[in-house]
Amino acid sequence: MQVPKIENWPQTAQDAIQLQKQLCSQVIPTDDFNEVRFVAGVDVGFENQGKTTRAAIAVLTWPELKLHETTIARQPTKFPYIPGLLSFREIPTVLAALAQIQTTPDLLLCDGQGLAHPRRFGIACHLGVLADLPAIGVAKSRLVGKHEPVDQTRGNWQPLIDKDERIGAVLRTRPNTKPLYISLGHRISLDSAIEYVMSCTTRYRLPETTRWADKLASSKIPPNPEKRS
DNA sequence: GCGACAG
DNA sequence: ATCTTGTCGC
Repeated sequence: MQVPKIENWPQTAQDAIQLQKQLCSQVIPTDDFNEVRFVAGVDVGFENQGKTTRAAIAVLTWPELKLHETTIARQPTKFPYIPGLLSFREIPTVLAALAQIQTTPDLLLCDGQGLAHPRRFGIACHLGVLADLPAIGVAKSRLVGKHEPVDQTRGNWQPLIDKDERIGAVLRTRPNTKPLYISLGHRISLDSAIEYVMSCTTRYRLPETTRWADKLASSKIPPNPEKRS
């Protein structure tokens, strides 16, 4: 698919923060998409002691959740991991992976926060805005915000609150496991985000999209080894 | 000043 | 995230 070039990428934390404060106004927090046929999981892993960044995309059919296409991209790591600035470390390689994908996804499920971020611009927002695609933040742990205990029943959730603001939801996708931190990234409402995360989740804690992307991002084997890619 | 802190 | 062995539970 068509993706914008990475140019003027910030080199310092100060510049990155300034860019977040500028771009966060471009986030569309309401449903803005048509029929969903393909959902994609996005995940990033590292090789060579962190010197190489590896981004994986897994495109699945919806609602069947059958694997449709995968891709992996590798690039030198150029930004350190700083809480709140994760997207600057991972997005360049993710965009390279998206550029290789044949099937443009109708919805992205990103590993990390969306609006549930100190400046309301987590990686799901950043990627959604740059790729101009609906995106959801699916994080395995909390970055900011407080919440009440979440009932152990699958599908139950509690609002995630920060500074009297509802920034996301803490969702129980599976009983007796840690809940997921869901927040809108771009062109989707929080309610729809929760709905889609549930519809992409079967018997495991993580959505199928994320599970496939995780598997690819962790493997040192190229995608589609038995086919061509 | 002292913790907390997505991946 | 990554490193890294065995171990608890369905």
